[in-house]
Amino acid sequence: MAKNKEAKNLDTSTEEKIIQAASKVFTQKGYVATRTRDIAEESGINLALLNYYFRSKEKLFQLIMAEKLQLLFSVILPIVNNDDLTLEEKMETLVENYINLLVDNPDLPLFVLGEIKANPEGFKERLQVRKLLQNSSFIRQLRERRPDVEPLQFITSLLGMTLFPFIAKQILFADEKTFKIQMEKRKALIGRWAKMMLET
Amino acid sequence: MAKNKEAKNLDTSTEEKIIQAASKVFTQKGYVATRTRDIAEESGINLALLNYYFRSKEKLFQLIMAEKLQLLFSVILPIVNNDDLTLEEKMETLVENYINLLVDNPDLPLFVLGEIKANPEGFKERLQVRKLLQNSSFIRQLRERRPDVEPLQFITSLLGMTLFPFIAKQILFADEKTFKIQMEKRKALIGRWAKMMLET
DNA sequence: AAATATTTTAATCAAATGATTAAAACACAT
DNA sequence: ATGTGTTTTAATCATTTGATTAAAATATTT
Repeated sequence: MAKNKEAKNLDTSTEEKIIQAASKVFTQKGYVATRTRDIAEESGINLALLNYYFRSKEKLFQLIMAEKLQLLFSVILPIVNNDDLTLEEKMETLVENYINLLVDNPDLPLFVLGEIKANPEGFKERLQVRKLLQNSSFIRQLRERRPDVEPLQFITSLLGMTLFPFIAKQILFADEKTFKIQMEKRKALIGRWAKMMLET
Repeated sequence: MAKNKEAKNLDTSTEEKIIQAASKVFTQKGYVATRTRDIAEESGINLALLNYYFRSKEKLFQLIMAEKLQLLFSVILPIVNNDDLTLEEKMETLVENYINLLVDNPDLPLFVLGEIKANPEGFKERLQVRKLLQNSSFIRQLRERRPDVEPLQFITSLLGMTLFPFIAKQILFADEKTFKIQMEKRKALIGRWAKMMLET
């Protein structure tokens, strides 16, 4: 058996190459628009290998999607319940981490939101962002600071300001380079704006 | 010829039924995920009629997309260059009109943005939102008020706060009813927040 | 009512696409 | 080197899907 020898070239193993290609093509084009042949070509391997390794397009997609959801959650989770951070620090860290993530993965928001809309049932279980936020210290802090403002409304704005430019990039920004520059500046901008929005 | 008699039942004419169905299915599922058979079924007509009336799926799609773009533009255009409106009035009207439009057409943003990303070339010509805003009185007023803030950054935030909830609805809000209630409240909220963001 | 034009349908085609299969190429232990 | 198990490929299948066609049904004109 060559089970243990897989590790030697894990980075360039066929399996890994397919995953990398699938990640790229799926996030760029979405599930339905992606043909298994696209992924095979991008991987530099034959079409049959996809089904040999991952059984089906659907299975491969589930793998990639789980990866991407994990990526998005891993930004929120460590922050919203960290009792060592003030409200301001939470907002700043959240925005900065998200923009850092999205500059490297600009297709992520439209991809994930699009797939959720295309198949809401498939995500009902996995996505309890609402429940997750519900009892967070982030929400508690928001309630204390501004008891008159619905926390979810504020969070929606914070996320909207942060994610929306990556969703509407094609429309709003001229080219990739100026976009990245603006996104760097944007970290501080959103931080300031969010604080202003909380003033009485 | 029966050319002039078409008017008698324009609302329920086959052509109109197909357009209505196409509008619904396309905006819900996007171009690639939509099958011409879906539209035919939704119209209550036979598949062959689609190609008889509209020649191809692509042509029908172009028609619907032009309609939707028009819808989105028609909110912005009359406002951003209206010299009778103050900066605050512009922002308030923009937000209110957009939320009104989106409550009735919640699929619009994700649909349009998704299709633009799927085929950027096809929109390069038609979408000069940037140029359109560039010389608007809206931008001029923003520059006067806050010369230190890039206007596009502010507009991105305004649009993000307004559009994002409709894009992330599935994730952030529990059910359709509470969502609509929150969106009504949101008009005033964004208005207030936008003004706060402009304070020095 | 007959003739003509328009609308609608059932049946079918061709291309695209996800998946399978059987055989070839390769790696590695003995 | 040989044999054994693993990896990779070319060829092929079955289904889906956009589109077409020829004929039937319906409406309109004369």
